[in-house]
Amino acid sequence: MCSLNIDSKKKPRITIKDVADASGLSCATVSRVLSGYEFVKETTRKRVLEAVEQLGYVASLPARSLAGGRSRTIGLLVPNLDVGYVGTITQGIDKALSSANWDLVLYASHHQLNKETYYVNAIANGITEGLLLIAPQFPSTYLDTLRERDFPYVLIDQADPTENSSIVEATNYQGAYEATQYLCELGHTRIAFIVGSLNVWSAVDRLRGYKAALADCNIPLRQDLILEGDYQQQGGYEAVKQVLNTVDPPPTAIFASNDISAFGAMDAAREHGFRIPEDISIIGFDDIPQASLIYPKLTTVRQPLEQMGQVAAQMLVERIEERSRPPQRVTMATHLVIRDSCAPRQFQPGERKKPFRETGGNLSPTN
Amino acid sequence: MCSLNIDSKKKPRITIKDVADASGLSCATVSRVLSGYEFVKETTRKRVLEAVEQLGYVASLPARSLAGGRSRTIGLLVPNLDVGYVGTITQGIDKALSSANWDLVLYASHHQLNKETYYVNAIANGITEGLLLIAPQFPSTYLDTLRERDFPYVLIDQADPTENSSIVEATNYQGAYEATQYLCELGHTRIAFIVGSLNVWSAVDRLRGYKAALADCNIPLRQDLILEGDYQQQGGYEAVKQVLNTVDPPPTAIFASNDISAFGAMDAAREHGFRIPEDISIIGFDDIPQASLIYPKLTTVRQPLEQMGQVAAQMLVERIEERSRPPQRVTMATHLVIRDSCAPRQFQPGERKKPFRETGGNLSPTN
DNA sequence: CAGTAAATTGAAAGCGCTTACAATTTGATG
DNA sequence: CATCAAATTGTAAGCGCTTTCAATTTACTG
Repeated sequence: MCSLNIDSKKKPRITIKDVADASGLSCATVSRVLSGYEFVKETTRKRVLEAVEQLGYVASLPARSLAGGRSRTIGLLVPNLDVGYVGTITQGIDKALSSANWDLVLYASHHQLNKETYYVNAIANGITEGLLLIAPQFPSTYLDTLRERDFPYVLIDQADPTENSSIVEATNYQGAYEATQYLCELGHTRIAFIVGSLNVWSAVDRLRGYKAALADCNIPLRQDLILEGDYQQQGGYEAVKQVLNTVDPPPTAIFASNDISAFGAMDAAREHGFRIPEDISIIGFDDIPQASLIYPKLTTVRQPLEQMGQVAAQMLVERIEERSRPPQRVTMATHLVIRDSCAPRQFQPGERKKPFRETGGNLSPTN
Repeated sequence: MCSLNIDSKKKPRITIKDVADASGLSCATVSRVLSGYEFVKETTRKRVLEAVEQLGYVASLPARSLAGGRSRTIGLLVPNLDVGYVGTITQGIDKALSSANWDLVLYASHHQLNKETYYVNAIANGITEGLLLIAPQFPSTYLDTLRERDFPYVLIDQADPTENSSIVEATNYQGAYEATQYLCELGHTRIAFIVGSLNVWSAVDRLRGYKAALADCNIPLRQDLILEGDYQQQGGYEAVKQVLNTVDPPPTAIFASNDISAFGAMDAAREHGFRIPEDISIIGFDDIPQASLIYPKLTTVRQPLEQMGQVAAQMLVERIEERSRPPQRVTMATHLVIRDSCAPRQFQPGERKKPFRETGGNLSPTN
């Protein structure tokens, strides 16, 4: 408590009182200026803004939030940190919020239930005014509480059986149907499917689309070609590694529940000596930016991720501004994007599987 | 204001007063129980905890923060949402904070100066007690302010010329030196280097290490083999695409400033018809989890990302608990991890690409 | 000029919590 | 029992801001 802390000369906090003193007005008026209240004289407003700038005043968000003011901050709960799916949605969210002068703060659950539940509570009791949830895995544990609290939220890429939530989603079933149908049209009959995390509704819908397309193409459903996945690259890699090592003859095409799993599938196929797309065709889902960067460019079902983020953010902000808004459900169209990772099934008897140990795996004489 | 909002029956907030009433104690005592103050009777403590559980009380973080209490929340500013580098560091941070009962909240600057500066301010004026910054690009614009405010922070993978910051970093120079040296030992003399974002200190250090190793291996430095990059996959892809299209003979090895750029380099090389590692060797930096998933597995300089996150988080928490702590600098060792993406340089006359258009005059018979 | 309505601003309460200091209780000792 | 020290708890102020309601100012009309 003596003058031992010579270096920690903490600059006293500039408060709204300092601004009021410097501008010769009351705290109430300063507050009104800063919140954009309409009945303030222009000369008064200028005096306040000058004082704010001179003093470098920054409002205390906890104080403002506690006093009933606006933090203009939205919480976003994400399952992981992923520059493709989550990152693209987040950029859409960020864009919509920025243009409306809102801040975005992220919480990462790392796919853990206790984290997901805990953070939803922390968000609802912090300074944020609403919550966006990207593909939450355990929403039933807290959606009722959020509604009781009348805390605004929007689900992205997840369903709510109670029909009481605002949701932004894509046509997962239709997208998966079209992708599978495309592989059928290419002549593939052994089409493996990497499942996503089945507690996310999109994974369930995609599996159903896959099954429906097989049925409509008169291809029998094979349980050993439905590969357990978790939307992650390593999960996709291991699933495909296993099916290529155990199923004989192996699948000639793979439809993965998302692009990240498809990347893992590509790695496993290459490691197994398969060329893409000559020996095995691969389709992903999402069309994250990386899908068109890799070689060969991935055929995938485009989900308008950025727009989904934008729409969700707009829905949430509208919900915050107008609490009587009923829950909405917006379903955005997917679209099969055909690139380079698919080819017609090869019907030669020597199906080039083993003796072609091409470590790079990409050079064909036609290059 | 009438009873039009039949559906918005918002449940009144449970406050600390409700808990105090239910347990027959004062608010101060309830607060003391919840903050773990030692001089509380065990019977009193139990009464409070029972009331908390029965009522489902959750503290208001803004109120607690404003009153001088602990939010036990750390802000993390990240340049983007990246499951490899940022995600791995974040997992280390999360692990260290979780075990110490702290929360983590992320802000993504998306590499924009105004976002980075703005969010640092928002964090410092919100409910967080400290700030971690992963590879911030523009720290000079706000570090002085943070110090004036005595707001605790730690830099990860970035330098501060004033030497007044706590920093966690890796031996970037040494790591880059070793990677480049390894390529020299494999016989490569045309080694391209993809630069990182040069406003991040690690990028500068890695470039210096590359240059030093070339000099020590008596390989002349070539400006046209130093490729402009930005630590991003697309940047790496485009840089390599260009160098393969313009430099003749092309480089036989590429050292990228990070794994993500290396992935982009691999894609461009494949697109150009090159096999990895037969035609072109590639080294990354970071050893993010994906580096050992892809095919072929990437040789890379391991940066102990998770441990860096852990150490940074611990340093920050210690700094918050003990404000007199002087700034610390922790430098963690990198380590060259040799996997499958490198091979000795091929010396055959038909080097598999072109008809060997020797125009540049780099290959001397003494090579 | 007086009266009125609208515009503008200030005073004060309070948001939910923490903590300093005072008051009370408890336990030990002679 | 009285005294004392430590343990335990309560009271009240206050953190920084917002907002309601009252007070003041301004502008217009007859």
